[in-house]
Amino acid sequence: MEEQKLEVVNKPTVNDIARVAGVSLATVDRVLNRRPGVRAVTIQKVQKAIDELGYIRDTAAANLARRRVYNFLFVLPDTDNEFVEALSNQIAEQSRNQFIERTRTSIQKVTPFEPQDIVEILDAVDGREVDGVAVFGPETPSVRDAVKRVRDKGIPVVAMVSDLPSSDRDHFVGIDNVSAGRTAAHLMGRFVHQRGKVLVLTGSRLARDHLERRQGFDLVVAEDFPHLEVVASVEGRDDPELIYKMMPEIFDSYPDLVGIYSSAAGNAGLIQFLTESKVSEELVIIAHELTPLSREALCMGTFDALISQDSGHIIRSAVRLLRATSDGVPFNRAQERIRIDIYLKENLPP
Amino acid sequence: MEEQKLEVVNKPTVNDIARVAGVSLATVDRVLNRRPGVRAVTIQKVQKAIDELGYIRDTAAANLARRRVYNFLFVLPDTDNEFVEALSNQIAEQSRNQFIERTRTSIQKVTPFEPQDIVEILDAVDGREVDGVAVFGPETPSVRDAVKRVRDKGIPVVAMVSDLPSSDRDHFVGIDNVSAGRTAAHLMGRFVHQRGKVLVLTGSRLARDHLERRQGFDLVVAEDFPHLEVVASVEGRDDPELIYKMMPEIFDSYPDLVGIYSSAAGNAGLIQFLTESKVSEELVIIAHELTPLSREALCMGTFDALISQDSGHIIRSAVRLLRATSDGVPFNRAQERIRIDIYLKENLPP
DNA sequence: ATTTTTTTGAGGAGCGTACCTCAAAAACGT
DNA sequence: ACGTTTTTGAGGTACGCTCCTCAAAAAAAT
Repeated sequence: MEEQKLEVVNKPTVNDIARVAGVSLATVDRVLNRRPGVRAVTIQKVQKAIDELGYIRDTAAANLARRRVYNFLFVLPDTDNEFVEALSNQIAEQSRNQFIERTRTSIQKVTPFEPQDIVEILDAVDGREVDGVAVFGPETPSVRDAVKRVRDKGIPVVAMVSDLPSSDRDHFVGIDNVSAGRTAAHLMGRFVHQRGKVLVLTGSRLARDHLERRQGFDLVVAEDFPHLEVVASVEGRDDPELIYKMMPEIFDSYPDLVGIYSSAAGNAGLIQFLTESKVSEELVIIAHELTPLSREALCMGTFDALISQDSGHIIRSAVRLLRATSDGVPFNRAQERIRIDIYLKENLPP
Repeated sequence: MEEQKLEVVNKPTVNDIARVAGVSLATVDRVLNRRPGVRAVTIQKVQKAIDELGYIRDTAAANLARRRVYNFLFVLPDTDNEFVEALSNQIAEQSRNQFIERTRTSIQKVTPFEPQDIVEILDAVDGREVDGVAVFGPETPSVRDAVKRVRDKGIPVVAMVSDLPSSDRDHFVGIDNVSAGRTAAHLMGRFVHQRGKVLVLTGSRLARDHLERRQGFDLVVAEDFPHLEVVASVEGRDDPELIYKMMPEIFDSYPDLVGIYSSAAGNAGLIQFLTESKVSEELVIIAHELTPLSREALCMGTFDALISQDSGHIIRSAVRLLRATSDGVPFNRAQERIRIDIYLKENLPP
């Protein structure tokens, strides 16, 4: 038995800073809140005291005094896609805790794959009403510039699910999609025993996340699994009906199809086709996102594995990052890292 | 584009309760903090007002006024096991944020598989100094009773990693280990192509988590993978050296070994043996917990998959649950669910 | 050296809650 | 109806911080 105790140090307060810096509380306050009318030398004195004491502002007390409420805007594609629905629900869930978290969220839904909509909404964002924006959208030049304009107004922006690296969004909340594609490929390669062709069902060429998944998938199949051949990918536009209609032709073209990687949304169409047409049980299907539908397909054995990202985690993380950015305080990188979840029928959450 | 805005409602405060209930602030305070000297009828009046208003106590303000600091005690086995080390580091990390989170943590390390040590420590817990206890230990009758005694003192207890369901611990923070074993079996069954024997390397018969994993593993192999046969499991006592010494004999006994499920700790010994002895590349190895060592083994191809649980998530969750229990406030079940993480070399975190 | 401008200090009110004291009111026992 | 006990109310102080005002001091400009 070995004990490890912490020495109890009193938390330094604004009054301590004032005392140590030899200035008044008012001056400390001016410095802390970047109010004007303080000489550079004085600012330095205060800063020195802050550093010496290791002062950390009590955000809870500050927010109480300020009666601060964070208003965050979420921009999501307006589809009946289960994953987007899950995100919406999680955002609503956040709002339910608005009193506890001092955070109010609102959602703006935009026509999918329609950058102009996003641009309009971003340009309409008012810094007096909105303290942060989270965007799930395609990485186009116009979106990129609109994000820049929002940030120029001093409003933090995070990209969700699909990154916007060329804009200078403050953070990206989501998985590494190249890695997700690689993971899918690895599972595919190890689940499929015989040689044959593999199809990648993608969503849109505009969606960065879809492109990245495809890219990762191809790389790993090429590197590690010579028994597989990835055929030209098919764009399903996240549309179940379209996907359903396309499937027969695909199976006709590739009689030696051994696997499908459904890297985007619209799983309903795929599932419908698979259950109706009684394809080989050997066919390995790997899809994305754990939703009621994909979960059932996994349980029934229609799907073999799911690559997923936790919608609750994504939304909570987006909120925490927007709050931290808005307050200019650090955050825990590890906590905000969204994991690439792999679901088999054996490790489904209850 | 479709907008969804929230009506802005003012957060009800204690003063609102007093007004609505037609009593004084002092009385509301007495009721809220369960202070004596209030008639049952008055308590009901206040409670009614609370319900009507949907009042939620502002914990931040309350903790400020109380100058509350949460003191949590973590009881961990004293091993040089990487996973336990990761937990310790995460606990220390929590303490680093003690000013922000108003949470102070301390760690007590106990001799592994030695219930008496845990009992002593639990019995020494003082309610004036400790606001909650998190225990990672074996489920023995004496531990169970000691946990009960701690709870009888009004101190919340959570079990970490390995559950103590027979004690009435407030919560369990960790994965479903039966499910983890099932997951390992599923991967094993699908990764191994030819028929052969599979070995389960376990830790201790006392550890509930190890037992559960074994159980889940056996079930799924029996159900779904007739080409595999699970042989009698070997107890490694989480000891790398012991495991290293045992391996040659095992390989001699089972020339047709196709897979190893290392369900406990002590991976270092296994890795050392595998790299030295150049066993077949076909041999599938699935181990537990992502650590520097197991990570490297996965990258090198020595391990084929890892079943893991996020140590950061576990500690943060334990702290949040202890805090919530101690305050008597609800918590977000989904957020506190620890996932069974599957790592392949393609989805390792950066 | 005087005026003007800038910088600083002192102090107070308030955020939502806790906790304390003292007196007044209500309920109770006889 | 009396005293006694219990219950309630009024008010204050505090937590750590924000934000405001007004006056005093210091620095800069003339």
